[in-house]
Amino acid sequence: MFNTRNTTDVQRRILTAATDLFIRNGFRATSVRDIAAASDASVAMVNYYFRSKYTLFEMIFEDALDALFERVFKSLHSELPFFELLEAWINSYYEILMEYPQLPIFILNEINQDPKQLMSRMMKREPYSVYRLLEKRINDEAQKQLIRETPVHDFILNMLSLCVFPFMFRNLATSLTGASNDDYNDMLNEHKKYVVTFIINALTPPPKRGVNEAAFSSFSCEEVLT
Amino acid sequence: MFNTRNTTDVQRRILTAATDLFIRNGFRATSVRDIAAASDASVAMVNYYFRSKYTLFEMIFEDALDALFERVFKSLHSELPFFELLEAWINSYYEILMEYPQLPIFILNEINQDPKQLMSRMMKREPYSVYRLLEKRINDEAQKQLIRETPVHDFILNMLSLCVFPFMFRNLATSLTGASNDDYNDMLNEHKKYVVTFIINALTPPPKRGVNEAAFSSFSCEEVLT
DNA sequence: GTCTATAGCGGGATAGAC
DNA sequence: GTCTATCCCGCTATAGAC
Repeated sequence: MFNTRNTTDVQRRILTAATDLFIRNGFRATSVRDIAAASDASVAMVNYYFRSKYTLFEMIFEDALDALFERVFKSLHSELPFFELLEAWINSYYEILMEYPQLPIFILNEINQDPKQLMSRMMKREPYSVYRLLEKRINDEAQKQLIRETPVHDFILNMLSLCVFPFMFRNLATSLTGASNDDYNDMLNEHKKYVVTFIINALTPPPKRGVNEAAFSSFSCEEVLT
Repeated sequence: MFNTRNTTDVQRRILTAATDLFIRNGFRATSVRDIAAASDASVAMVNYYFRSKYTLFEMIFEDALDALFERVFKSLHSELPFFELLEAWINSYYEILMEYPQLPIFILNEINQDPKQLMSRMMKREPYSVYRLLEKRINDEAQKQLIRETPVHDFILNMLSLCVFPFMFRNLATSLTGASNDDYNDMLNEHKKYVVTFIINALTPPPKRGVNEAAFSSFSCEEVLT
């Protein structure tokens, strides 16, 4: 996650400890004293290497956004068939969020508390370019009647909801059911499969007379029109 | 939201100001000084009427949970046909969350920071009774082949995701697009309709030879089998 | 009831010795 | 580079005057 050349051991320890604490507990709930204790350094050392608590936070937030955007964008730029693209997209969310489970709630929180400061960091990643890419794919598929007519931003919001929310829900669910984190991970891996079929079922158009059978071949309606 | 008999005017002002601040900014990010300033009272007054910051918070958190659970549970106990029940369920989320948009992120945050303390407050509402109710409805519908085979808790998690996440996403979306809160509310009201059809499309089974046509009458596949 | 004043703590940051 | 000591601030809570 970080460039580790030319950094002392202490600096690296502070960075990894701070990453863990900031992402788990957020900016306000993490103290420099916590970071110092967790990295086996002193408060003075944290400020020596990273001018202030906030500049340290900025580096970490930036890298967290990088990790998230890079992986998701890569999956969206593939040339796969549409339903496989969707599956790759979902997989990329699940992969990155399995690695940093607190990332969504962390990002939403920090944006709630400091919208202007952090928004420019989002925009640098040019989210609109990937939006237009998706828009084109979706409209093409709909025009070929391979999927239903689909409002693009509503659909994207649904994808985000279905992929991201289960990770935000983790602490509530494990507390309610008494499940362990590993239990919840197992559950999530099963849930992912249902999310994929759920989305494909929602998009797949109802079969009509005279339409090309191939459009409905793999996911539903196999016995219709035969 | 609150019982206002036998409370002085100051007490009421403190309570409403604190509700607003706690739900918008969370427990830690809200200071007693903020509450005093916003309610035109003094710090000492806040502690005079509500023994401590935390007991004040507890009252407010409790009432927020009440507002959320009561309305959602009521919609789930209706005898409506299944797809209409789903729509009523979705509507109840949107109604309560239009009223308290920050509630989800507030609840998830506080549970992240103090799981044990606050979990008993969730359990008092007996979420399992409503889970079993839904389980029965879903399995009945599936057995009558009115919907696909549906894993209950995966489906409930999808419902939660699709209803709750858009509200958590508000600040990020409005900051990114420059939209106002009213714009976003308009968008949400449109989005709600798509969520309803999305879910119904995902559940509706593919038509099969020899099956009762009525099952597929209203939402898709109208021209099939005719 | 309501206020002012303050106790007491934990936070971020830094000075200065080594 | 690293540490200890300390400054100064904002916080919660309460004491005590009115």
